Amino acid sequence: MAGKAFFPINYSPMAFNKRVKIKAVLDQDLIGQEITLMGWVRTKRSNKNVSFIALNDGSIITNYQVVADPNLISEEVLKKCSTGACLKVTGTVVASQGAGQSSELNAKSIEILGEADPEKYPLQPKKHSLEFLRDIAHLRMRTNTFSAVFRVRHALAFAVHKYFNDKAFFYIHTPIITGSDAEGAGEMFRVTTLDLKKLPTTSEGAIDFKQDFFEKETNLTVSGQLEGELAAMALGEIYTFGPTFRAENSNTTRHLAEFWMIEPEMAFYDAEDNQNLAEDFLKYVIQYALNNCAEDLNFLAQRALEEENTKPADQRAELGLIEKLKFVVENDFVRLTYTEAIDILRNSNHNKKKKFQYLIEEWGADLQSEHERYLVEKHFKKPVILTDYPKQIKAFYMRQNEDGKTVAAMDILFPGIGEIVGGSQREERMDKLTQRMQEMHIPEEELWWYLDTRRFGATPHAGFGLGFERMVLFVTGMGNIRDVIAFPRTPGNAEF
RNA sequence: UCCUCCUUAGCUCAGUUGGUUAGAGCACAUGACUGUUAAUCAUGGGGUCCUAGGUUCAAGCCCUAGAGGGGGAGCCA
Repeated sequence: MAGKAFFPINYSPMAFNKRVKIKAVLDQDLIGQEITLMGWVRTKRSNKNVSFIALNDGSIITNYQVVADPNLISEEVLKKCSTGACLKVTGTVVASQGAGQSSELNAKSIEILGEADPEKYPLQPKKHSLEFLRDIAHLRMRTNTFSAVFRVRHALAFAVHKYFNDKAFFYIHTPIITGSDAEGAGEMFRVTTLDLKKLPTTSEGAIDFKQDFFEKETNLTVSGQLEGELAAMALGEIYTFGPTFRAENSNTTRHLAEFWMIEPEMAFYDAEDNQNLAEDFLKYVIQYALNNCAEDLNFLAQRALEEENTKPADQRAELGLIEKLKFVVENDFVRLTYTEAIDILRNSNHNKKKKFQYLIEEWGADLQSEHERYLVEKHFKKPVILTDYPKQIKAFYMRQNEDGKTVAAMDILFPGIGEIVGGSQREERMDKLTQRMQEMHIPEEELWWYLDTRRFGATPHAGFGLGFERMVLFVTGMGNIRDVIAFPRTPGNAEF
């Protein structure tokens, strides 16, 4: 996993065009060679004799300095090399006379591919607030921060596939449009081609979905898990990685209405196997980013540090971004049961001094995020795998433990993020499963196909769901999930 | 959905006890400068003070309603 191998710019003996990526220029010694760069102007500094253009093409966070001599490049062209303009520059790579870079491009010719009127172009060579950039999400990837975030996001997505492929898991595409509304993971977005102004009705006055496209009610998926289990019952170890939709009215820094979720599902795994996989997987993906995104992570670490410094001293994080990522990779996650967690919380000084908004009194209550944060950020100061929750507060498909009170659930809690993984060993015993479905009013006839896996060749199995954007949030050190997905969908916002 | 804070130039913000012509930095334009690093220096243009209504001799500032945004909570990944 060497750093240089990850972005093999002009990797192929046959590049598809003549330009060289800036990443490739910086990775090689090209002094004396004539090359063509294409990219966008970040800043231009001029005097009577020379202009310096900082060019960025997105291949790497670093800008490359183009030196333009007004005797060679016309005043008209130089004037159009304003912030945001797109240029094709041909010239010779030379050792730089300036201090900020080892080489630079002496421009022989500059072609303006696309102008950017400096009076109207919203991005300026200065700091912008993340909130302002969110309003111009179509342009924000041209900034250092967002280009770094999206390069890291790519690396993490690639690492997910690499991890599972190397472990011989199969990538399954579960449906985006689902005909079952019994998955119970949240409010759903309806999919229909019916005319909303003239809804057909049945003789009883209900909407007649027989006339809809699929001849039944359909929604966007809230989870691929149930279908994933079907695949695991044939292929053994599988994973999904796809878009997921929740129509919850959630307005937080860690919820999206459209997000990407990774859901491995493994036949023959028990709860502990599941935990071992999840921990190893998280560490691998983070290590992959550390190995392959050093420049971007260093930039993001600096950005995060500056943001930390605006906070009061007692609220600042102890570790910088890189240190935090290394810490997670190098240390075992803490594993404890819900019951043990309740004991720790109940006996904590924090609880005794009534500093929790919701005081811990008895076994069975769901943990509030203040409790999860206390365990992860104050008590253990490392990622925590919480297991064996009361069955009342967990989903119907989780395997019932022998105590009759708990299920083989696991949540992985990360500092600053909260729940990043939710999973469980699944209930493979038909009688136990249908009993829970009845208790929780899940209609068995809707899930006949799911129950068939328990009728035919059932086996212990387990899996989990990982919110991809929460992972990106953690690795990039960004504070708001809307800033780690290109075009966030949240209540009241589906622009772009 | 609830709690809370915010909305003044392109951006980030200041604006005193309600008082005359609303300010700064950056950005932008023009000029200066023999190699700059978010260059520097000088000059200049730029305002629906979120919207609607109200109180007042007088509202950026006070009151009511609404819109948009931030943070926290719930739901969860």
